[in-house]
Amino acid sequence: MEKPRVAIELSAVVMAPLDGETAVLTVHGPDHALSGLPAGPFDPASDRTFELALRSFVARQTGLAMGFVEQLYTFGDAGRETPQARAGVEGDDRVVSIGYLALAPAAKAPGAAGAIWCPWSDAFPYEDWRDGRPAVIDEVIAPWLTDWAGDDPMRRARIDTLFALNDRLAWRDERVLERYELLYETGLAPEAARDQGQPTSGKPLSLGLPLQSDHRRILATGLGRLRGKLRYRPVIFDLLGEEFTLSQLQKAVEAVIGQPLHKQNFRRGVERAGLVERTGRIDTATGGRPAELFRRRREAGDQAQTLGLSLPIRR
Amino acid sequence: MEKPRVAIELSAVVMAPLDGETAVLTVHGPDHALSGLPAGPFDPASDRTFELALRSFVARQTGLAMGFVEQLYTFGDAGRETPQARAGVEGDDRVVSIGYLALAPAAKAPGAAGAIWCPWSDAFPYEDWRDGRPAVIDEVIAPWLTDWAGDDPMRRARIDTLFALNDRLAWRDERVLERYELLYETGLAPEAARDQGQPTSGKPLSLGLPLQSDHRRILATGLGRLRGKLRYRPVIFDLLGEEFTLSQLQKAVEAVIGQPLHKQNFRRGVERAGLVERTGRIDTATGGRPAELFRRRREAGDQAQTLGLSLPIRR
DNA sequence: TCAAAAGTGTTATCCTTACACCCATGT
DNA sequence: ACATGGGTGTAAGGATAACACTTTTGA
Repeated sequence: MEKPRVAIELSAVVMAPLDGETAVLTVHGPDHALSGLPAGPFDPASDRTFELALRSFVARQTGLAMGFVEQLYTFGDAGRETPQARAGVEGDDRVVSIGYLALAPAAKAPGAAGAIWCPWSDAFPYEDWRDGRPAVIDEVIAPWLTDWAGDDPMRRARIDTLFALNDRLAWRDERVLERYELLYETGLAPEAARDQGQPTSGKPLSLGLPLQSDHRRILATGLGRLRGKLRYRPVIFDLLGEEFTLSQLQKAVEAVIGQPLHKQNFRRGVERAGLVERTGRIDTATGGRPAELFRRRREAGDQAQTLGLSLPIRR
Repeated sequence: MEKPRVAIELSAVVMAPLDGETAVLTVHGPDHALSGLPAGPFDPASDRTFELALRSFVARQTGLAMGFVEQLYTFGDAGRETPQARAGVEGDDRVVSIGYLALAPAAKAPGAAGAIWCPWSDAFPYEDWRDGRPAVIDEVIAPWLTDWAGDDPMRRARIDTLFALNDRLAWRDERVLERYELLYETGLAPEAARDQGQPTSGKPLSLGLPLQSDHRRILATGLGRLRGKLRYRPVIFDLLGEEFTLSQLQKAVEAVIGQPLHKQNFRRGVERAGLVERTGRIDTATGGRPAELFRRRREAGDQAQTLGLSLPIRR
């Protein structure tokens, strides 16, 4: 037998706005297999950089070109790949996944079969607080986790802070990964049983749809990173077209962080930060009073943009 | 010839306090070669996870155990390894580096030959603003970059914001990597010429000592990450012993962010955040009035600690 | 007694939050 | 006219920044 070596796989969390939601690009195999993220091998012989390789295979796999791209994390623990993810890998090579986050200003219909945009809330329903605290937290998650925590004060504190179970604790939207890992660890995520080779029956799917391999973990990493990044870099503009109304901007942010924002204060924050400028043009298709169109104001320095958005969460 | 494949190298930015500075662990080869970060191969056959492999080889290479460990970034661009870094790699395998950040509460004398603690300011002198704006910025960096920028407004804005050349622009300490990359790109970092196979003569070393391969880039990534992280997670305690005075805490933070802090407001911030508690004990070796000793206050939830520090920078 | 470092108190300012209200359009 | 969403003003509270000052030790 050959000495085991390493194969590198690139996977992408591609996000784009899709009618009021922020959607993620997923692909599923021919035989109705579980969906996964777009992923492809990295070929050390021909690929000069990870990012170029990523862009080209996402284009091939989905027919879409991406704007913003950023590396997320490299996943390499033994046992993270499910058997089906190992199909096609030679011998017993170890597969290491480098996850990337990519943003596109519109969810264009994918040019390839099997690629589908779906909102992140399909994978993480409990992360969407736009219409208030999701019922599934109090009805399913809290009882299960409370049971798991038992009398252990460490566990209790952990579940309390992550899921805001105590009402003086705020929901921290960016901690997506920690929450997912808690659900995985306690067996609430069906992947946990699956990865052990056990049957996944019985567990409710109201906690979100699992993906192939560890792709839901990668997705959680991406969503968390994006939510966090929004606070200090104006990445939201990579999820919008050239011109937009302030409401559209606000809706776009809400569709990422999963929380409702306070209209007036959000606008004030955007203006004070000097992130946008008026175009003078007007959008009449609002349903009410027509709205003024804005565009991103580039600071000449462009990349150098320092400020993010203030996020006045409405309670 | 065999098909080229991938070899994974793990490299670590290990930081610890050392008499008033935050020092980085470096190792140099036998033949007085350039220093580099501790680095070692990842063996897919025997290493279950990256983190375990990292901990074990740093222990072997330096005789030290690490506390806090976090993955930084995976570097894989073609051409990033210098010829000397490729010694020992089979064939023309592509070497991919996974960089890690590790923190230790004390810079214990390394147990292995060739390992040396040195302050990050050796590599990035212009990042140390504790005694005011470093002269090298205005004397060396600014003229060179201004020349490079010429009339291009994009370039001008970029250098202005990154190096705070305009006095209404603040120095953003966490943008270490962007600054390093700018110096590299413009040829101010000797590595740039070296990596092209050109002689590195002539360039002043007042801009910091280069390291092997792309290790200075990895170090910049680590320092930047640590500085940023300090704002929202109390990682500073991983660089301190069990008990400390508030001055020591402040000095430790200053030695990371490279900026002087305002004493009273820093203390108020620490207290309001509830990060520390009094021990009742007293440190008399202060040189002036004895200081009360504090310890970290763990919120029962521990990991769950939400708040970072407020950093009232003194100007 | 003086230098050095610890520790306390007070005020002005800005940002955030919250609340209340007016405006312009389509039906 | 009224529902719908766009847009404005203002006041309260809290965090930050900046100021000056007292206390306790060692040399």
